[in-house]
Amino acid sequence: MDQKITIDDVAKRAGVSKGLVSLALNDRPGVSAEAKQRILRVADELGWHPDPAARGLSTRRAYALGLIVRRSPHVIEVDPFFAAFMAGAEAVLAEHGQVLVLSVVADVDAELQAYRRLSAERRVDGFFVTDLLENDHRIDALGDIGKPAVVLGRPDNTHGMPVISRDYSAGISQLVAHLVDLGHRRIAHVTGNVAMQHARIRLDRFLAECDARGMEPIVAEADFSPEQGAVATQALLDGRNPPTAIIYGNDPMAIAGMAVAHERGLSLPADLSIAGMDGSDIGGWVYPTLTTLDNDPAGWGRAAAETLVRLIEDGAAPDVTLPDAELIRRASTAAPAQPGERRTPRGGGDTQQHATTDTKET
Amino acid sequence: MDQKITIDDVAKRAGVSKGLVSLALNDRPGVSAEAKQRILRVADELGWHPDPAARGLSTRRAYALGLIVRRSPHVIEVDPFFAAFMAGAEAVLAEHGQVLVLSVVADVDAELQAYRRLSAERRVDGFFVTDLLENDHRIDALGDIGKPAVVLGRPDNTHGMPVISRDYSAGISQLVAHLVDLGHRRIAHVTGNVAMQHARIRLDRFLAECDARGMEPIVAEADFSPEQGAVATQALLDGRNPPTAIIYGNDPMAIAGMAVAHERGLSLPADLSIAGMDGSDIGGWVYPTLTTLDNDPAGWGRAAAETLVRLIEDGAAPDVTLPDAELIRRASTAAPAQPGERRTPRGGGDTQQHATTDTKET
DNA sequence: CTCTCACCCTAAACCGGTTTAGATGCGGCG
DNA sequence: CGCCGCATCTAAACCGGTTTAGGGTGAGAG
Repeated sequence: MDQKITIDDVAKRAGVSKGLVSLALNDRPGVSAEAKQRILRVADELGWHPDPAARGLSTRRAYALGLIVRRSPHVIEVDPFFAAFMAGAEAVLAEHGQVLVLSVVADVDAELQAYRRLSAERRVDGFFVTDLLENDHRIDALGDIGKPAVVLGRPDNTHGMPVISRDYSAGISQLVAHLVDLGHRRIAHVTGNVAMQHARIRLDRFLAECDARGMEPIVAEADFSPEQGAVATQALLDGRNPPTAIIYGNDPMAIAGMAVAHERGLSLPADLSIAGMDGSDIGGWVYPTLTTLDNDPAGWGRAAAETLVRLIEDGAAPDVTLPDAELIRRASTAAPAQPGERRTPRGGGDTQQHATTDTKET
Repeated sequence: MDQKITIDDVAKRAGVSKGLVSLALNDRPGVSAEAKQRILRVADELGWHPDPAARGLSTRRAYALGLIVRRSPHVIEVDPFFAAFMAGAEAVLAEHGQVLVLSVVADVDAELQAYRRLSAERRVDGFFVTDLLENDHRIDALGDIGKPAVVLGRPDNTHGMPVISRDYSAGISQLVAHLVDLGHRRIAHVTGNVAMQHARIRLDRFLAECDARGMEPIVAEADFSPEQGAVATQALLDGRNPPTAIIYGNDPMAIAGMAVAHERGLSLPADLSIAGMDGSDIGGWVYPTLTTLDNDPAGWGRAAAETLVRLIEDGAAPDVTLPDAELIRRASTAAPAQPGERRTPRGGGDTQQHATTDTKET
């Protein structure tokens, strides 16, 4: 019941000093093979795990890593990224005897405060930095704080922090090409919060793709929330000469956009093609199933955790580039209806078109 | 940069012994008002926070609380509960100088292992126990482990643990009544994973409501994932004499169910009424907007955290009952089409029907 | 004028590990 | 045979707090 075995118990039982137990446990030199084996066996028999707090007192480590999630209450419920990211990261940390400390805050000020608190109290040995902003001063602040950190995104200024990144350009390029191939010329983009770097990068890439094809880009600014996605969609469809296809900065906005279109009596995808990004599972289970760019939040988590652990243990770790984003073609994109032509609604009980049979561009 | 102020620095600067600083900080008796004030002022000037690891070594506390989330990779991305729950809990913990340690596991065995690890390593002072199962042996295991814990749900066997619960009966009753008032007599329920207690409770209540009205209940078993929600919907609609309304155990399944119905060319809600549960934000932004039962994951988090903190500090804490679940009427439920009558699809660009104007039953 | 007692404070032990200085034993070399 | 060096191990200091035994001091009681 009460966990009271300490290093002294192990030392006594193995007939050695506690110092030697410590050396054996951390396989340091100066321990005979025989003694080491005996010590480890006894430790195992007693089910002894060193207390990280006591350990940390000497080593000045917390054996914990911090993730601070900054989300407004409105967006967090709907965000498909974090739960899976944490699952991926935590699995790696557990292998290394580390633990994940989580904080959820509403804005950047609270976030910086949380970094400082966790750091000043020596609660964590390092941080995951997510949701990179344009000119993100969190990076500098973390540089001052002096804790190891890995950054998700492509910061301008890394203070030597390892960077985990993923190229969305190819995916966006594929997506625009896909729509153009279908015959679309008036393609709109509903952005995420453009203060956030990945929203900005996606927008820039969209503009470049349009430019390369001589198309006039149509842009509506939103913030990744379904609500703003719906508002932006209304605005686009109310404009004179509305787009025939809309690309959204994430899937929840795209789903909200589809609802707006449906509500206006539009038939999807005949009257309007819709695509998302950061493909979440749910996109495969809406009607019509959502064309999107894939994402692998658990993969981000694993890569980030492995990098951070290595950074802390070895003092350095290389950057990681995740596999490029890829287009997932589903049913929400199709050739635009020609004036006068009226597509019939899709029917039939065929689940084959669902997520199980997504087609990825290769 | 390097955080090196310790209790000794404070003691020296305040001209007292470090023992006295400790007493002052934890307002224990035996410190003169004058000394106490001086010590606290100096501590503040120096920006000193006691190191929780050093503290915990004496007090045998971790100043951290554990949340272990058990979700299959398929469900986790889509789960609207946890992110908001954690946000609510963590906000409370921060006020109390505690921290949230998170673990994500795939099954019950891994979950028990995680409890044991976090407990044996003295990483946390207590646990949040969520996703209660029928005859949940985690409760007994936690009783053996002997750490404080709060339970979300209504366990049979609490080992004296405080319980946070919420009554869904009233909400389900309202929901069934709502559908019956609209004229439905063939109402189906797509369950969540019935090994989980809340799925079972909802099912039981649904059956009771049908029974009370002399209606033959229709039930399809699923597991809270959109995929299973879609499969169950197919099965129901393929049955002879299909239901005119379907109530799903959560919103993601309901959304998947709507997609299946749309794909079959049904017009919603005229040809089929659909309702969810555990209302998430996204339900207000699909087409048609989803009638559901409300939920307040952040409220669960706050209540659970306050209770757990109190349990640890005072040795006991009362159970908490959250406000009853309430029906959120939106556009996905309506009177069933009479044979021969054909509803026209809804049209027009009226966003007024969106989440901003949900009507709650009072 | 002592004795007692409350009050305020200090010194030191303690929590459970890590780390280092130094003790011990042993074989090899001069 | 004496000395050295290496491998192995022990003892003790240390990390940064908490807790407790006990030392001074001043006021009130006898």
